[in-house]
Amino acid sequence: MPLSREKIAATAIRLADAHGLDGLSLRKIAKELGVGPMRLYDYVTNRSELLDLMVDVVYARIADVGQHSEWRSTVLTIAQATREAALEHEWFADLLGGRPHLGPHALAVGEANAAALSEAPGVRGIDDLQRALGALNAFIIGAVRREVTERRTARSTGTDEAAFQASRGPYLTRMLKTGRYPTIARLVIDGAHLNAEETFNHNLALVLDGITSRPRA
Amino acid sequence: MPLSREKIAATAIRLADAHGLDGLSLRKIAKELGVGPMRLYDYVTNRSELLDLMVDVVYARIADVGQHSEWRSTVLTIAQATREAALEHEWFADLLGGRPHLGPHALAVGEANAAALSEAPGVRGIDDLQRALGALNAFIIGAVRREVTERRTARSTGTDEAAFQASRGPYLTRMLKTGRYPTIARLVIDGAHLNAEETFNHNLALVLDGITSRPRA
DNA sequence: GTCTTCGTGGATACACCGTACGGTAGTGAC
DNA sequence: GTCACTACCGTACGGTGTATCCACGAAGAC
Repeated sequence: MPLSREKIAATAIRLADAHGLDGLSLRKIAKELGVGPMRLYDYVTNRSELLDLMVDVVYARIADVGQHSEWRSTVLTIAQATREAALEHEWFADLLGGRPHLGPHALAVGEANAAALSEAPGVRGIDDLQRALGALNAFIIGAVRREVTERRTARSTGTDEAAFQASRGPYLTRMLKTGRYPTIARLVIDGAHLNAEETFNHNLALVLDGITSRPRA
Repeated sequence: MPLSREKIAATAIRLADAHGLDGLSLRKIAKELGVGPMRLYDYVTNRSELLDLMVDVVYARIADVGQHSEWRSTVLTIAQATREAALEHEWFADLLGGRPHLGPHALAVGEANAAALSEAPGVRGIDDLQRALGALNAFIIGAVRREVTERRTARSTGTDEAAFQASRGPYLTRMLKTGRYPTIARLVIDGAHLNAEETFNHNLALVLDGITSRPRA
């Protein structure tokens, strides 16, 4: 079976899922495919172009959720699909917002979002649309990024509370004991572990409500 | 003059400002300081610990803006200072949200934000606070990241419109000509170049209004 | 059949990276 | 003087992305 961009992207995604973005190298991909490293350069000019390729494959799955008749449910569905994609492919969160996403499927997602938002009440002109899209994307990027790194540190320290206190604890508890960070201490100690998905949806609704209800600046 | 963590962090920041995070290496820092590469490991255990160090130096400058009597102006000032810091040190945006920021100054900024938000109307319990802080940080991270990568691509293609059309244009205009992305095309072609700072402040206010006005979930 | 051409696949090489390791020189204790 | 110990640093290893060069095999000309 001959090599192809699709096949390269697929195994790159598999490797990145397993070992993270740092553990991904052209040589390992080539070895996995049973070819020499330079063989990949016939299909991809750069490492970063390969990353763009991987990103767009993920966007393809996000775009699959399609658009609904209601603008709000379209936006919600796309945002949730983006979050789920990032949880499935954590390296995607590392790349999110880091370079312009101009692949065809990324553009399709952007188009669906933009078209939906343009029908939202309160979005009157093209300037409103640009701002609203910016707010939405900023929130999605930041929220997904935060959640993924939170999950990573939780996993690396161990899920249970005791292990966390033992690993990151020494430094952090010492810091909190100084009394200089009372509110943070309260959050760390008393804060319940909120459901991440619920929090995401709650704050996403907050942003959407702000977009629709905000008077023109 | 003896070596120190501060001195190492300072030259690392200088180099990162000049050549980006990818252009930053322990060897170059060491060479700049006139020492062997291994010398740095007496002060820093890791490359990533060095990055944490750099990040916290930037947070120190953000924390300097201090807290105001009004919770809202505190949050606004910190957010704007974060944005400005990221525009001055673009690598900071690359690291934002990518790892937990636990340095003393980062904690101070988090504390100031959390304390301010806890006084906001609509933030009733610790759960509300956690969510509100999450929404605020998510927006800041995403917005800053977006703006920095936008600025980077604008700079790499050349500031003026013509150069952009010439470099990224061939692919992008071809894509837009397909008619599959009408809303995006409208944004690219008709969209005015909104003032970035104004947009940031506008959307930040949107998020803060949402935090204060949203009924409990 | 023989020779030439050509394009594709792969090996090798280079510059650079983070970091482990081993030695060495200098200082203080007895 | 001798020894122990510490602070420092040069060298080396395994890895990375990528440029260059080469070998080989298939296709066509005569």
